[in-house]
Amino acid sequence: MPELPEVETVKRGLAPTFEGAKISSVDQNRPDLRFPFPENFSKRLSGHRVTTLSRRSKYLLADIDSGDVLIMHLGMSGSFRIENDVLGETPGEFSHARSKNPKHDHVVFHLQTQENTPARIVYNDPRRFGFMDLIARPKLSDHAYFKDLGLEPLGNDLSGETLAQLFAGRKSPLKAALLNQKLIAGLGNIYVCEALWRTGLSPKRVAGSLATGTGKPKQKANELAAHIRSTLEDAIKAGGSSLKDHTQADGSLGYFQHSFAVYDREGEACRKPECSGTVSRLVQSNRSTFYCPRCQT
DNA sequence: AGTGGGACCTGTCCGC
DNA sequence: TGCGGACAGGTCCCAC
Repeated sequence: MPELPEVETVKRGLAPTFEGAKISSVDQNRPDLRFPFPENFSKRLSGHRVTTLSRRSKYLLADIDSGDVLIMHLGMSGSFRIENDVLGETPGEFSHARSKNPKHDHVVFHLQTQENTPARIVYNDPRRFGFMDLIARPKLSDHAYFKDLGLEPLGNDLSGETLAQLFAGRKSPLKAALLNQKLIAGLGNIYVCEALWRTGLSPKRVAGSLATGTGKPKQKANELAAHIRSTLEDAIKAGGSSLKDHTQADGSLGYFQHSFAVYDREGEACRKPECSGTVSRLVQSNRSTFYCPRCQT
């Protein structure tokens, strides 16, 4: 599920329950996900309060009043769901948004919310490419997860100018450059395809070609920056994309996948009104790229 | 240094 | 219906 818009959607979904809540206990149902859990994971969280929930790139961060930051990454298949006392149900019975696959419920945070009601936040991840970690707040930006991360595509740093600088001299295909988290942090396979289509740029084009001169390439860099932003913002507005059975924290579905112009549309008509092309699939860096060879050049 | 490819896992879908 | 292979939203690691 999770590229930047999905992680942002998850953050917004969890915040009302998680922020200000006291963690009464944590069930850690296995020793590792992608990486081992940190030492005393449950112990370092239990009895403490979550102050703020935030996002950096595709990482979800929960500041804990102990001074630790709980790092959560969803990998390819991670999702959270909230379980509440549901009105009209047996008191104490948590029945909201039941897991379809309880054997992949790896972590359960038992909470006492700000409103002093019990709730649980459950992390489910069939492929276990996600992970959690605890890092002291002052050490966060120097930590290996974050120190090499590129700019936030929704922040003020993203512009045609900065894109041109980042891509200058790069011989890799534009697709690979945009997926490189050291340059721009948060884009993934879907939204790179979509942003390139919106801009009319071929994923195969050499990244450095956007950096030269002051005329057309520079203008393309400006357009690309704007389209990256609008693609992500549109997806967040739509509640992210729900592929497979992925849902938002409250169990509802995002619907941006209905707005995909190219992703997973191989063989279908290009959606640009004036274009008669057909969406193609190719493999770059071992990942599928979807694009219209006719209008993306 | 920068790049491409494989590896990590499980689930699902498609063709035989 | 069953089975094998391809493929899936991410990122780390290791050869070139």
